[in-house]
Amino acid sequence: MAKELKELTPRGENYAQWYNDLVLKADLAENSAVRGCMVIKPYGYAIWEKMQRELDNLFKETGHVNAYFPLFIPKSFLSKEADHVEGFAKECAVVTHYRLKNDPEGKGVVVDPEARLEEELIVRPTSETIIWNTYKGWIQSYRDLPILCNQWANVVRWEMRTRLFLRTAEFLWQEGHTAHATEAEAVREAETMLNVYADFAERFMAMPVLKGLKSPNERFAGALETYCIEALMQDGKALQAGTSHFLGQNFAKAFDVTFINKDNKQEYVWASSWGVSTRLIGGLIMTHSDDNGLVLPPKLAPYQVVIVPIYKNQEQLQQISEKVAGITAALKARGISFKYDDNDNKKPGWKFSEYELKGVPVRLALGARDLENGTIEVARRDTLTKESVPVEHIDSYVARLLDDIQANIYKKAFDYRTSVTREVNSYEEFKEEIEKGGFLLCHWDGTPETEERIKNETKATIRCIPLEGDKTPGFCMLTGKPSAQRVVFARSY
RNA sequence: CGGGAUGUGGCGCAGUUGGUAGCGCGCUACGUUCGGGACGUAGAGGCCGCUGGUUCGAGUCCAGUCAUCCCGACCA
Repeated sequence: MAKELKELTPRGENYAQWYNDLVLKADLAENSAVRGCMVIKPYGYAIWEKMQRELDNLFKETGHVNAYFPLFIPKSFLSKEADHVEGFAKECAVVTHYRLKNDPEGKGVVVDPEARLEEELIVRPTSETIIWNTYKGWIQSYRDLPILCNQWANVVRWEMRTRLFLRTAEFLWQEGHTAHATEAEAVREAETMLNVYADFAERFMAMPVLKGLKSPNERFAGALETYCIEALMQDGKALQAGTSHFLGQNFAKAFDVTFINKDNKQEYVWASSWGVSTRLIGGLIMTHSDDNGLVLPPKLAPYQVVIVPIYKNQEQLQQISEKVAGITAALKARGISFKYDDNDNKKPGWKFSEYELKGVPVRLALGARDLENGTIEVARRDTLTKESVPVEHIDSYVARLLDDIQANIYKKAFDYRTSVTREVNSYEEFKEEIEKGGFLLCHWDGTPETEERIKNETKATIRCIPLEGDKTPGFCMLTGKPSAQRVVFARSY
């Protein structure tokens, strides 16, 4: 049998290998000829498009508009905000020339040394600087505020080690950049977007997340406060799934962006920024998928239903296709996306395995036997169960089933997270428990030094200071100093 | 940038003490199949990463070089 071919490394054997196998074999993405950069294949990109559509709706509903800013940023811009440049300088791609010429020595082309740029350009690792340089021209008065822009773009961060979707040198994301008249409004914006991200993660990705604040060590370069959503992967490691930042007046000051307030006084503008990236696809994979392949939430699956005809000859296929036409019309009327795979080159068994690997939530199989009995076989990906049901009203049956799958995989992920989230009170215990993975709720004295020491000794970091839940004060598990509340420790991606 | 490994048909690999390259999958054609990755028959496809050396002869030995992957330090 050819079965071994697309077999995945089991999760229990090697989680990282399983993940890699899955991305490749489910046809989501592959490594490209460019080191650290991936090719997102059509099936993977379809998931991204679904994410984009839903997120974009949520952004629009909260009053944002889309715009586009340049890929290139003058090098001098980056250095205007001290923390920002320090955070990003080490991983910037730099454009130094604008022309090639034929190699005078013979083969190929070489950079034309005559064509050196007067000011070098960096490829954006994020766009705060170019955007605040631009906003300067847009803002004079409080009447010009707020500005609530988002852009869908690619960015480049020259990473040493990359992993498909989770960390690549170039990645796709959205970055919102807002400008406000007051501090409170900018903070509120950062919080609003955090809630949008959490809502998206839970409702669409079926991925439970913790909402929290980053510790100073983990804060975005240039931010006064970074909010985040943290998810927990099946191997017990945390994944930062989205961040929003309260930037204070740092960028306004760096780019001299001021406005006249209602009292006719000159004031610096308050800012926020927020983003999620194609990394979410990595999170999606590692939250739900199993040893048989991808498990996709119905709300983000490129197609929610696949229909496989089972036939012995063309007449049978003809009959089945006619029946399927009725089914697909009904599905379409309900807004359910589907694929009817009547490809004659592959056998049903092959298709079953293939769509399982690709995580299609619901599979319908229809054969001659079903035509006789008025039935259809329904298989659900999340539980790997199948049953034969009456073919009439299959559309409403499927609609319910999709909701059920969406809820079920969320619950499964939520229960898993609950089962590996626990309170730890001593550092001794912590060092033991961290090896098992999961979220550890611990008291911390609030100092970067303590966090740093824990990180060096255990590789665990503070994933977030939760906004919700238990706020009881206590004493730091390491130093015994007072702690305002428990924070979340984990090893992370 | 340190530590480890690997480069051989599209993919995954084998290749003995050096003797002129093989297997599985995939691909093409035809036939039989078709309710969980079908089978048969016949085909196509390879400067063995690159450069130099040793040798009558190198996928194999030596040197260099390039690339990729894994493990660490940095990060969404």
